[in-house]
Amino acid sequence: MDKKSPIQITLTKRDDAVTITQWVYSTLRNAVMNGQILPGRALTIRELASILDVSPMPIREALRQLAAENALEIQGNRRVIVPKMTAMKFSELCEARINLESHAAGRALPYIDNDKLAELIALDKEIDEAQDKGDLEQITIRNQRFHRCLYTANPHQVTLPLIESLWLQLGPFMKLANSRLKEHYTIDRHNEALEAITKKDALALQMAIASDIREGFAFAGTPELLYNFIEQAGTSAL
Amino acid sequence: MDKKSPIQITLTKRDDAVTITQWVYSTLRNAVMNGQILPGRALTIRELASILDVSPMPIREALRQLAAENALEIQGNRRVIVPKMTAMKFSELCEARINLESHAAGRALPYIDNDKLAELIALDKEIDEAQDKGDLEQITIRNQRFHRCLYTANPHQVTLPLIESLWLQLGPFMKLANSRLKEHYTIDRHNEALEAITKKDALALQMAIASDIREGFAFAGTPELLYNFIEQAGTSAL
DNA sequence: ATTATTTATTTGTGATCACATTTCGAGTTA
DNA sequence: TAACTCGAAATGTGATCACAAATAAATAAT
Repeated sequence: MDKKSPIQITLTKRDDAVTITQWVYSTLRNAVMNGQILPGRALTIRELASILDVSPMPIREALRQLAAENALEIQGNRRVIVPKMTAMKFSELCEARINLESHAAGRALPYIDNDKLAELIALDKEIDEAQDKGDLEQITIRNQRFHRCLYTANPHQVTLPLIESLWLQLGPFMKLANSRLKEHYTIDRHNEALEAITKKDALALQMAIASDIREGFAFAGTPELLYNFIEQAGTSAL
Repeated sequence: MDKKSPIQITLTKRDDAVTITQWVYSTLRNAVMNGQILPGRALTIRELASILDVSPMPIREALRQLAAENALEIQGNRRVIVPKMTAMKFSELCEARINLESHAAGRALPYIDNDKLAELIALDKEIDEAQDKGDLEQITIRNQRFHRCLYTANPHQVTLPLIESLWLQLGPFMKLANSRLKEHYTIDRHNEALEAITKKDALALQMAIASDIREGFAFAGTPELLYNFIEQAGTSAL
């Protein structure tokens, strides 16, 4: 009755104010970002329905949405899997992130007022606190929160959904990047970004964001290192 | 029994090799890109099911996928609508296109071999033919085909889905851009791009693509013009 | 006439079922 | 031992139904 490999998905309490489909969606989304599902492992609707203890219906909808966001891949066989990562794809994802997020930051800058700046500073402080505690989970969450907060200063938002799609595809590597951050980071790029914002210096802000992203993945600088990390993310749940 | 405004969706023969959901998806997708559905008009599952003469199930799945691609918007009320366009959002979408597609072009360049180049030249020729005939439908389709062909030279594709999402959100404006193209275009940016490719000049290629996109929307250069076009796209089906 | 309140209708969500296609495994053959 | 065949189990797709929430319509109240 068992499948190839058991799937261990972190379950959270289901808020009644939220539809089952939405709950399933965020549950599966988290599972993907935490690397809890092996790339290539076939995901069947009924199995997931059993694991999450819901009917197949919400699973179907959530899977289709995640596939549309490129977090999952629907194969010709109609099988759904977590896409396999390759060194080249990883590289493309990083470069796309740098390009898109720099752009989004530049476009957000004119809309950042004092309140927004204060919010960003507060979030950065929270990151540092998580950094000190070594709480990898929180570092990752708050880091994304910082970036999201920056980009959403622009009220005419079109890039954030695209950026989130890239984050999803990077999946467990987003976490890995932060786990190695302490060892490598010498310059606090977030501080650089905040300074650029106060100076209303778009170019400096974009450079800071670009460096922030690039240095996050610096551990994967060499193909050998990257290969190891892809293996690591593929076999264990970090 | 009638709703506020009748929805006129172009129906195509359904290929049996394709699932109903896929057929519904592309049908609705085309309807959105052709501006056949008024922004703000509530789309109900049962109504669409009746129009397309299928059961509600494939509609549900297609709507969710289109929403995930930002072609449709799910409101808090659980109502699905075509998002309304604003001048600022339009501007953001254009800038995002320029940024992302320039990036994609640059990333594709190293992978373009002679065969690919020949393919691009052939596609460009087809565009010119459609241009001569004044076939707006084909101009738009072939234009997108040209861009898609260019970007997909890169086998490690991550940007194309994001770009297609932007195209979808631009919707009828993609067509409008081409309808005005003949009047304005003095320089053939596609030729510039092809030359840059032969010279393996990444920067020149990116500039050509950026100009191609920017000049396509040049008609919307002034806020007044843009406002007119937003109105036009919102009320009539071009 | 206009707002509030109740009633009726419509709609999305989720469950369950049927069916064609695919996948998997046992058994067979070379 | 390896490749193939064929039947059994599992799977995705799509249809139908029930129900609660939301919308629209109708009635009452100011």
